[in-house]
Amino acid sequence: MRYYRSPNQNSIPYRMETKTAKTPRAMLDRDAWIKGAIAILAEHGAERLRVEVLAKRLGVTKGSFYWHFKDRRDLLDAVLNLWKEGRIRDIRKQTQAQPGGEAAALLHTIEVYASARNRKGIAIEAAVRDWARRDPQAVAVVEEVDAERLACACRLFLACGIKEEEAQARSLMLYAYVFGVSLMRCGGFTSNIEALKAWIAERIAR
Amino acid sequence: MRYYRSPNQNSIPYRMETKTAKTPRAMLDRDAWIKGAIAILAEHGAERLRVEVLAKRLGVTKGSFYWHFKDRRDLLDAVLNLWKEGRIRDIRKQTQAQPGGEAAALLHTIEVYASARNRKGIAIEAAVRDWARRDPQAVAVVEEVDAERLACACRLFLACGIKEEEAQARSLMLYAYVFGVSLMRCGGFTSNIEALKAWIAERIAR
DNA sequence: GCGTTTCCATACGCTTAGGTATGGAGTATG
DNA sequence: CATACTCCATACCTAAGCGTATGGAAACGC
Repeated sequence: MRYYRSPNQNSIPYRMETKTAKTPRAMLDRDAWIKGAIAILAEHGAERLRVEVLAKRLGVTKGSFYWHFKDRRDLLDAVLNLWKEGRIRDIRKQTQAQPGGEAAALLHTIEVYASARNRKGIAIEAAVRDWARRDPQAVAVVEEVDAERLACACRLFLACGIKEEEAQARSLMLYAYVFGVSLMRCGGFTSNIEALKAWIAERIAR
Repeated sequence: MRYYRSPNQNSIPYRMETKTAKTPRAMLDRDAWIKGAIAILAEHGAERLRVEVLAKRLGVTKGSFYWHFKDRRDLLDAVLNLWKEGRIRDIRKQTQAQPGGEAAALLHTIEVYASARNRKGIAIEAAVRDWARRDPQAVAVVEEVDAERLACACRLFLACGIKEEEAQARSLMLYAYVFGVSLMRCGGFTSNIEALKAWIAERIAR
């Protein structure tokens, strides 16, 4: 009989409190495993997120893994939940706008999600969406995140004085565009790709 | 020393010409393997496209596979090439427009690519794009296909009297939207999703 | 007819990976 | 100091999957 942390009780470091950080042992907690898993998810996708590979990356063996997690599925669910909560928290922060600044907030949202800067975030996003094509749990999480994002964008459009149905349509167009552009390989299409994206952002937001 | 068909010499059925089709043997050629591979690609993605699974699906063993293909990579490249040629042929056909019918052709293109009808095509598209996140060969193929599609759409916009830069921007917006919407899970967002998509298509095309 | 070619089956070795069992070193607690 | 608990290593089993070697049956060429 083995033990593993339930998803509820989160990591409570109980050691290394009175002593100096000699760290003779790895002292990995659940969150460390999940963060490492998300890194692999971004680089190689959910399909190649393997516990032995992850363990090697963290400098331990899978004997440790199965102390913290019931099985691989337990890790995957934890990854999905952490991602979901992070994305919902993020979109709510991004779409907080002063009265009158809603249009600017919309442009900023497009900028953040479509920018080439946010490479890792986009990679995770793409990996999760691909994951959702086969995994019901991932589908549920993506649906929740999409619903929240659409609602947030819709609120901004409504605050701009756009009426309900057009606000919904524009919100859908916004996210579809943003996710789509992150998948496209338009290198060589034109030299001033950034100017094109700015034009598109204007057309979507206003 | 074994032999396998080079990618150049394509399947030339040399048997079953004078006799009736008793087909005591499977008689698989390269194309049959590739088509089966694309079916698996659509269902499970490139990562889970395995030769033994494919062989079982085709009712043979992998002994057959390694007669037709050098290795798994040989199959993957063949899949990419077949997909590329099909997509380029398709987009050229879709964007052939009578003079004056260019706007209609654009709407039709959006309809075809964003419609929920074309489920398998969209699944393959998504799988290849996800594949391209890790495989250089897939990147090259996706870039070629995207370039051709962008060029085709751009031609239509130019024929509508839109000037160069805006035509490029609209083409990019068109495909980014179309691919993005296929990834989104907007069930439950609104009841009249089709009306929203029609509104968006209008705003992109005109 | 008979050897050759074509296409596939079978068997094998190798590697990766999930999951379990068990032990063991380090730490807290009485 | 003795015990229990925490965290991880090691060893093991099983299955999937790639690639190879080899044989065998059917069709072809002559």
